[in-house]
Amino acid sequence: MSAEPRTGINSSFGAATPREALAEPEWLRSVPPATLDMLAKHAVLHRMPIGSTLFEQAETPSFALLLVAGRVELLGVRSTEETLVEIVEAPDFLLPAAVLSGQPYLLRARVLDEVRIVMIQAEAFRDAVTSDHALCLAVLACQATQFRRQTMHAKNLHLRSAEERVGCYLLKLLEGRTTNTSVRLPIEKRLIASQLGMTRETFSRTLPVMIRHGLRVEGDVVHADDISAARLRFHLDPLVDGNEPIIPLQVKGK
Amino acid sequence: MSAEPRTGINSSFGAATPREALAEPEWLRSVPPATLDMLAKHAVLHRMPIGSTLFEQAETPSFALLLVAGRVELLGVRSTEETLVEIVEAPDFLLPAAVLSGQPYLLRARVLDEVRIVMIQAEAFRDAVTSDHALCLAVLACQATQFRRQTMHAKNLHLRSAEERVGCYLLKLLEGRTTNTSVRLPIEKRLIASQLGMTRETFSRTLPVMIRHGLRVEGDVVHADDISAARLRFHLDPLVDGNEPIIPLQVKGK
DNA sequence: CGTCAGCATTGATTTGTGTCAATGATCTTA
DNA sequence: TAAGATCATTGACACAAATCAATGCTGACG
Repeated sequence: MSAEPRTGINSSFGAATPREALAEPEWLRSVPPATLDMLAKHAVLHRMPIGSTLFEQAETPSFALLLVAGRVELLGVRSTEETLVEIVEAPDFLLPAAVLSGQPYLLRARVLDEVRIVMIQAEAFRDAVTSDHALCLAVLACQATQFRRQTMHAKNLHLRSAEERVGCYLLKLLEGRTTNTSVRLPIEKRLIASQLGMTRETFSRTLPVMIRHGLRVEGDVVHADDISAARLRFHLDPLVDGNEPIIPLQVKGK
Repeated sequence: MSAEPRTGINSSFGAATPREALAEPEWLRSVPPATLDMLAKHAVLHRMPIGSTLFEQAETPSFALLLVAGRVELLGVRSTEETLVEIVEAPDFLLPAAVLSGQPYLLRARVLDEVRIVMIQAEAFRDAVTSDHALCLAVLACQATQFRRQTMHAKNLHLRSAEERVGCYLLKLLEGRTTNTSVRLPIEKRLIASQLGMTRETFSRTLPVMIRHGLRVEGDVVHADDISAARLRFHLDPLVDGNEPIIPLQVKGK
C-alpha cells in the first residue's frame, strides 16, 4: 500500500456553529434564513471519529442528523450479521424518513470518515418542515434522491454478478478522471467489498481477474491498462451507476 | 387449487372522475380542495388490465401516477432479466422521486391486479407541490414510507435465508387473522417467490420443508398446524416485516 | 523496536440457490 | 370438450459466492 493517507475531499473545516453549518449545503440555499436560524437554535454541531455509532437500529430518533462533512454507512443488523444498505456522503440528511414519521430507525449508522454533523432536535425539525415550505421541498429532494440511490444499489446487487460489480466500480472510478490512467481506491477494500455486496475474500479474488479486461489493481491503485477493453466487458448504466445530485424544487406562489 | 378466484380487497369502484379519485386517499385529506381541483384539471382517470406496463425503465415521466386501486410491481430490468424491487399498493404514488426530479424512471412498472390510476401531468404536479405546502407534506410522507419499505425489503433479502423468508411470509399472513388457523395465499406463488427474491422452484421446494415448523401449504391454502412451533423458528421483526401507513404531517403556521 | 491488531491475500471446501429439464395440474379459449 | 397456455412441482446438476483456515502485510502504540 502507498504511504500517504487517503483523505476525503471534505476539508470543509468551515462552520464553527450549527448556524454556519446549515448555510453550507447548496440544496438548503432556498430555505429562508429565519428558518435556518430557528433550526440552529435547537441544534448542536458535533464531530465524531471513525467507527462511532450515530444511532442504533430500532432507536426512536430524537434528532435530525445533518451530515455536513464525511461519510456514514447505514447497516441492516441481525444479531451479529450486518449488511450495508447505503452510504451517505455529506452534505445530506441521515434517514429523514424515520425522523419525519417519528418511527424507529431501521438501520444502524456508523461513521466511515471522521464526520461533522448538525444534530437538530427532532421536534424542532418537524416543526420547521411543517411551517416552512421551502425546507419541506429541500427535505423532499433529499429523500427522493436517497430513494433513487437505494434503488440503484438494489439493481446493482441483483442484476449484476460479483465480477461485473467490481468491474463497473473500477470503471466508474476511472471515468471520473478523463486525463489520468490510474486512480487511488477512495476507501479501504473491505468497505468497497461491503458496498458491492460481497465478502472481502470474493473481492480480493476478483481483482486479479480484472487484468483480463484491462484493469489492474496494485495495492490501492487502479491502473487502466486497456480502458476500452474494460468498457467492452463492463457497461456503466446511468440507471445504476449514476450520480444524481440533490436539487430541490423552488417554492412558487399560487 | 381452489375454485374461487382470489380477489383483492380493492372493490373501491368509487370515483368516476379524477377529482373524485383524488378525494379517496386519507393521506390527501389535509390537502386543500382548491389544489386537488387544480390537479384534477390536468389529470385523467385510467383503468389498466393485468400485465400492462405503466412505464418503462429509462422513460422520462410525463405524468405523476396516483394508484387509487390495485397493485403494481416495480422491476429493475437488464435485457431479459427482471428483479422485483417493490410492490406498490393503492393508494399510493408510483415513484414520485422520478417525477419530482424530472429524472428517468429507474424501474419498469407492471400491473399486478387490475388497477385504477390518476394520471396527472408531471408539470402540473410539480407546480402543485411547489405551490401547496400541504400537498408537499403528503408527497413527502409517501416518499418516506416507500423509502422505509424499500429498506425493509433489502433487509429481508440480505439478512434472511430463503427458508426464513418463506417462513416469515407465511407467519405474517397468519398473524393477520387471530381467529383463523388457515389463510389463502393472497397472490400467485410465482409472485410471492419474486417478492421474496427467489425463483419459483426454490419457493416450491421450500414449502414442504415448512411442515417441520408447523406450517402446511396445500394448493393456495396455508394451514397453521402448530403456530407456536412456527413462531419458535421464525421471528417476525417490525423493522423488517412491519406495515407502516402513510401519515403526512400537518401544515403549521409560523 | 518489537508486539499486536486489523487488513489483505490465497487456498481448500461447502452450500445455498439458480438453472435446466420433464411432468403434471389448472385455467382459458375456441 | 379439446387444445394450448400458464403455473406448479420435482429431480438432477451446476456454479457463484460464502465459509473456514492459514499466512503475510501494514500500521499503531507502548
